[in-house]
Amino acid sequence: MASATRDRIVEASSELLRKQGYMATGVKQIVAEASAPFGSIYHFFPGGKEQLGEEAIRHSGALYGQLLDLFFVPGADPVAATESFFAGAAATLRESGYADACPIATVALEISSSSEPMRRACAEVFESWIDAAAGSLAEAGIEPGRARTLAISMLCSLEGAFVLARALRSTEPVEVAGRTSAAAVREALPVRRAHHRAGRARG
Amino acid sequence: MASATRDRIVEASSELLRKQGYMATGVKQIVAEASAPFGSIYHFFPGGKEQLGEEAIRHSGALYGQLLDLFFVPGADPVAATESFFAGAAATLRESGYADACPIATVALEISSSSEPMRRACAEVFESWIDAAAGSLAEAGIEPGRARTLAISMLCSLEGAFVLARALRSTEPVEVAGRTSAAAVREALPVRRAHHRAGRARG
DNA sequence: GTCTATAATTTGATAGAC
DNA sequence: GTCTATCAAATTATAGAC
Repeated sequence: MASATRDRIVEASSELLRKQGYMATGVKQIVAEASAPFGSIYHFFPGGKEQLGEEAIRHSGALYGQLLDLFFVPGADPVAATESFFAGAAATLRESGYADACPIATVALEISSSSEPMRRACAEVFESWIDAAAGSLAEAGIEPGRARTLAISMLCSLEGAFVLARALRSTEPVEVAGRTSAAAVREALPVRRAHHRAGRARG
Repeated sequence: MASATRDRIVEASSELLRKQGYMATGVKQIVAEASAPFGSIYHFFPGGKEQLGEEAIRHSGALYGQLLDLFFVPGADPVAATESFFAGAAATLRESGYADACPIATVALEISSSSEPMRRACAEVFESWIDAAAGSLAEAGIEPGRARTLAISMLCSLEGAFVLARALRSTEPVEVAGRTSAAAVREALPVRRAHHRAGRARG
């Protein structure tokens, strides 16, 4: 049963958790932002703040996964997709005053050693992103094992760039990480056309 | 004036902030861990929790910077140094039950949009690490501008790998990031001896 | 400088009227 | 299901005895 109030609460939680993290976000702030009555929190989420946090993580994870799919469309150039994705992340960062980076990273670090349900949710979201990216890279002709390693490497670059960018108040790390990641994809891609420097023979 | 109590408080704060983050760490827990009287917090740190947090960040930053220097010693092979550093990070992660990763990343994300003094402290620590790594890479013969970009890229990989590793409860991201970073250093290094694949001519 | 008691506020969570 | 009043506990911070 879909409830509009319930949805608003999850969405408001997702946004607040992205900007502030889990510990800094109070349930009162959530209901205020969601224009929901206070009691609704415990009506819809009997597990309290922790259950709400878990659902918000999964919600954010699915949304960001859809954003990923928007760039890595089947058949498109994965190098260009990588460049565009990082450029978009940098723009979002700048436009939000360096508040909107990864929707779950802050929470992931905060609760990693204190909430097993939330930690598990974060892990599943990260895995889903890795699977999606690896799938796209494999579709572009990269051997599956290498595609997975490359996807992990790209996600590491992105997440780390977010940490540095928010602290430094600069998009430079995201731009550097984007160039590095795009180059890595280019290197891993099987050679299709001419004038390609390395020219490593490939089955 | 150096005070043993004051030092213990800063050290205890650094450890707790690394494992739990800023918001989850209470001043009572800090004094308990430091075996210090409660009043000492506000005697030594009139600025309260925020000032203490700032000092803890700078303390952790200096310590971790020394660790970096331990690997990237002048004259040594930066590729081996990179491999060793990431391997060490993975070991620390595993041995601590995935609690000890970057000493300031969690706090950096948490307070990025809420505490300017602490955000600035995190930024200065990150800059110092980048400068140190870039200096070592430049000493190894990499052109300064490229050395700086490479250092940023490596730090992004490391920080992102920490985020993933803690959530996934796996050192795989750190190992992947380590291999990627070591390879990037190898590529950027001027060719010295024979049997090197690429062989890009260099001044 | 050390240490305790306590203030002032905020937190997550619950009870119960409607 | 909605909404309000309120609880018990925990938080940072302060006052003041020693």
